[in-house]
Amino acid sequence: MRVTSIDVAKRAGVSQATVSRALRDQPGTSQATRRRVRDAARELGYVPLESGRSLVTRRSRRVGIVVGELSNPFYPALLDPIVRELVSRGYLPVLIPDDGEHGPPTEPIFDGSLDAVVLTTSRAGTPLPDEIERRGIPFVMVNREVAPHGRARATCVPDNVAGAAAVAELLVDLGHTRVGTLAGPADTSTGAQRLAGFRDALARRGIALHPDAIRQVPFTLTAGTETAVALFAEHPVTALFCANDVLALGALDAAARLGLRVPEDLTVVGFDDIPLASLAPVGLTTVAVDLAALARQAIAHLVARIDDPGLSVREHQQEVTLRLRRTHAAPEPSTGASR
Amino acid sequence: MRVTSIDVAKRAGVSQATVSRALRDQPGTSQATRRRVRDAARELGYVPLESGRSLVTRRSRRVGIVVGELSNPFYPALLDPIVRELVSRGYLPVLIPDDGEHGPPTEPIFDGSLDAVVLTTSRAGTPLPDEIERRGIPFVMVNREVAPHGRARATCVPDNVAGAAAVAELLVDLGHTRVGTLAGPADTSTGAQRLAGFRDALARRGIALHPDAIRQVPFTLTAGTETAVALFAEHPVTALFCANDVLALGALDAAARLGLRVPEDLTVVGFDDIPLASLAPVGLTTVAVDLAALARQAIAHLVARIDDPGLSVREHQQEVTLRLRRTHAAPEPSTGASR
DNA sequence: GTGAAAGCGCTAACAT
DNA sequence: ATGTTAGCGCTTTCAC
Repeated sequence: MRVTSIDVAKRAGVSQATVSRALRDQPGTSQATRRRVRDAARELGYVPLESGRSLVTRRSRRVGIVVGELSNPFYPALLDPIVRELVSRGYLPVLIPDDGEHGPPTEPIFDGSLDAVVLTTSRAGTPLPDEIERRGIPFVMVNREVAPHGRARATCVPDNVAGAAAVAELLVDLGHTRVGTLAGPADTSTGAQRLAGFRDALARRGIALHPDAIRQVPFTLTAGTETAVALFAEHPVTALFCANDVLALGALDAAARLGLRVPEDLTVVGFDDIPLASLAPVGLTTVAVDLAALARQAIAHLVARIDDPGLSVREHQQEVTLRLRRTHAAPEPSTGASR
Repeated sequence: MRVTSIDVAKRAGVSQATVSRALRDQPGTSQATRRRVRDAARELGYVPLESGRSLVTRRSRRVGIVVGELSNPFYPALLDPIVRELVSRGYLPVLIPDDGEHGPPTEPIFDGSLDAVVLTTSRAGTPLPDEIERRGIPFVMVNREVAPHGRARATCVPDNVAGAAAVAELLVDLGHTRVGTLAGPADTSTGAQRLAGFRDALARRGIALHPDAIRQVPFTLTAGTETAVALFAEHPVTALFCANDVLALGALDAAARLGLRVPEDLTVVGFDDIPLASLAPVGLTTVAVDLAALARQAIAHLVARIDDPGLSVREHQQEVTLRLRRTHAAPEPSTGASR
């Protein structure tokens, strides 16, 4: 059977309450008792039962992370720094997978087993943040945000508009005029903002983004591949801005299949700079988002709000930088039709 | 304040115990009451407190997964199917990160908050499996095992020896004689078995693996790159067997830096077939391990043992298959020195 | 500085 | 079919 604090109390010759106090180094326990209790606990291999403790303290030192499918390489890239930050602060990460269809299960979020929640998969119109807030559970949205119609929300997101605009500048500077984009879903802030930032910056430089060259698709590898294949067939371009690296990887895959050379025949630019993007055989030109910094900001704020629920929420926007690698070039004279 | 079953009871006009029974569809509750209770619970947004339930049932429907750093692409590849299997069976995955230095924290494993544990980072000599077993917590080792000196252990591992032998056969058949290996750490079953299987199979074909051509290093990208660079400088080979895909990716990176063409100048073969290996620009020849099947076997067995602790443990060995892609070739006459 | 007792919210055993 | 009661293991008053 399980070792309880009563067992430890018997062995140390003290009361059960003293065991509880001594093991938590509460003031009001003598050095001597503390040692006797510690020894007894160690000898018995005592570990306090989490449910017992949590029932009375209303704390679990566990934080839920709502994430998309881990087979999508973006999520491990985002999850890794979040997990590091949580663990370094003494919190245990609980995965709440969101398959993207029905949204995440809500029971584990509301059953009191989590001190806070990190949301990374939010889509416009989701009722989840409101409900989490109503129940008084601290949360933060990382990478994706949902437009707060009214009050502010704790968010940590990259500067999507600036990043996309930088890509537009790059493409125009290189001389591309026939450009397209694999945009993300319209109901994600990353998808919407990166498309808007790209289109607006192009327009400022006098380049129009043809409707046929805009494909709003899920942030998946297969969507990237298939959509790129279709785009090349229906509306050829010399440069393709992909709203994230996963889509860009798919586009690279499509280009390879179709015998298009990158960057000679096609320029591909991504967004995020996940570790995969910098692999030698990939060398993707992309907008680098410091996901570690994003996670640090988010978790620091989240933990602060666990400790002080009255703390005002903060909206952090992370600077991004264009990372030039090997998938961009000027259009070839024969291919790049200009005016 | 939090909504409790007492609040629901008041609203439904029944006792608190009836609420508990009705919401769990226990036999011995009338249809009518069940509906009234459900309605009241829904109206109040009632979700049972996990710690209260867990304290009495001794079940949490949470399973811990001890994993290595998520920045190492092998772990997301393994974690993804494990998480899928757990979630589809109604369990929530709790991440217990093992940085590889001090081993994972043990308190969250022993504090009664997990119904079972999945171990993926085990090293020879670790006391963890013994201690988990002593405490009566169901567990299974996936991918890595530790030699059970005595009783059997629940394990799900690939056939490392057969896989490594298949690579040896391939290299010999291609005509390679100067071969090397980036082996994994000696205290991991994957590292030790893949090296042994490779060396023995080579020996059977009359090829000796030179001690200088064996490098036992951590399963990381940087170790792969750096060790490959060193190996090429000190003891050039025409074919390199890497004990996993991550090391192989590192080797590919090193080859690219040194201007070695793959596969013309160098054959590189990996192990695992993580998703990255099949990316178009990578095309790694490797030993495919069906990690989804591995996870399915492991979690099915684990869940069966949660439900029936008396169940005898099973040791599953997963068949592997050689996946030929584009990083292997016969040695070039000039380079491949034979007899 | 320490013990006794209450109580967190739930399930389960026992009545009826 | 439902109410009453006990109790899971812990933290936290409240005495002393």
